[in-house]
Amino acid sequence: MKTHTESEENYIKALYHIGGEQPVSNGDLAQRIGAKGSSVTQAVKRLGQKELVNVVPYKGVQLTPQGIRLAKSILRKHRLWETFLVDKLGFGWDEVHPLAEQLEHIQSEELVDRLFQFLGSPKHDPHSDPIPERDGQMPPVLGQPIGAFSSGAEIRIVRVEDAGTEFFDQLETMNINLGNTYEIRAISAFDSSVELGSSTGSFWLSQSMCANIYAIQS
Amino acid sequence: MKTHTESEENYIKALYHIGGEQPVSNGDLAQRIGAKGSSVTQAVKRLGQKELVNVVPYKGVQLTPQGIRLAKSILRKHRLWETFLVDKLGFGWDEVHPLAEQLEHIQSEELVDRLFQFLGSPKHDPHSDPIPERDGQMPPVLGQPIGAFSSGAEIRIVRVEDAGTEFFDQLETMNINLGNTYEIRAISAFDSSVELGSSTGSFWLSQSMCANIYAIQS
DNA sequence: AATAATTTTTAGCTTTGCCTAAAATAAAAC
DNA sequence: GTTTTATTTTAGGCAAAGCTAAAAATTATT
Repeated sequence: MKTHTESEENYIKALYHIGGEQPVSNGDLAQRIGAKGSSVTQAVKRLGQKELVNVVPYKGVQLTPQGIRLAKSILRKHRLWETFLVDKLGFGWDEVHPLAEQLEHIQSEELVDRLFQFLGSPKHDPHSDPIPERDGQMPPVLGQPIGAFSSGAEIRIVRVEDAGTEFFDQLETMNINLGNTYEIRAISAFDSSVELGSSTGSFWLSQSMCANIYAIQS
Repeated sequence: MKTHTESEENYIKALYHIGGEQPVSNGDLAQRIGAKGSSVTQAVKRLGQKELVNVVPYKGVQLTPQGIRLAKSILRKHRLWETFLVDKLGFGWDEVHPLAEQLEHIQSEELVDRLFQFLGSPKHDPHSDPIPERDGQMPPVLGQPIGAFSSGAEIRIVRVEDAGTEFFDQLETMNINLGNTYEIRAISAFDSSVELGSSTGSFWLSQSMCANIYAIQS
């Protein structure tokens, strides 16, 4: 596997995050990356020349198999480093994302392998998100997005997406943690937000928050 | 402390390595960085604008107090990561340099502090080189360069400079390790190379090898 | 189907950081 | 104290990545 710039890796990561193996629009990608559309057009052209994506002008960009492999290897590194930061260095699981975004670009297969071993061959990171295996296989994912349950269900939070600093800040302000249990009190027909209840009261969660929080029936 | 590019940090590091707090010539810096003189001229001009160095055209470049502080903080990170790689991940002390060169650019005071604690507040890295402290103080350095001993002395290798991959490769081929003991058999009046002897035979070490290998009388 | 609105692309500019070749300066040699 | 040699700087180019503004293509609206 050749070596790539950080910018390239960030595009690949964003592409995988938004669309997985499906095509993604220029606009969506631009928003995710935090750059202007024109910059994205250029960037994906470069990625296209490296065979990491297929570009259909005015239509969208899609990861090639190579691109998918790269995306998973970056994700693997990201989640292993998060595991290291939380398990070994004692960071909180809600503050490691920006650090992992730096560490995920370190190039060394051997480092990743040794880190993996050192951490006890973990299958899930501190948010319970699955850590891709060496060969690209994905361990089973836990839970379903909160929006998928029906009113009245008793649920326990088992996983959160690694959806960036702002998301984690929001979780913290709302005091939502892995392991917490709630009752689904109501689901808005208007905007799909959800009312969660516990012994200490109840509150509403927006649809986009719900989409990143996973739970199981308890 | 503001944030700097990797290239900038590499220049600062090189400057500190070659000249310490003393001025350094364009040519020496170019050689160390592995770039052409013209590129170096530009680069140091940029560093000058950031007050990290003082530049006197045609004369030389010198780190400012700020530059020295930055250099030490990079060195601290480099040596802490090396310690991590060897002590925790089981890498050999002669193979961690290139990895540490990547890791030393990760930006986070807190990460460094936690890593330092996690490693047991080490004062020396796996080569026994001193790890600068948070405030820039340097722990005592062990030993003297091999060239400083006189013929007949019995010495033990206690430290090697982190002088790059090629240097470590050479150490490995020559089978020189921390803890090894030798007798100084001869010192060349011609090129200052040194003949070391042990139970298994004897061999000559070039002046530049000697300058990076430190020993104590034993 | 024609026009309006949105999205994407092209064109041209900026900065970082490297390059080569030519000009300027400093150091060494005669 | 010139002249030659070596070093350093300037000048002009190139690639990666970003930007703005204008043009082109697509999608939506009447």
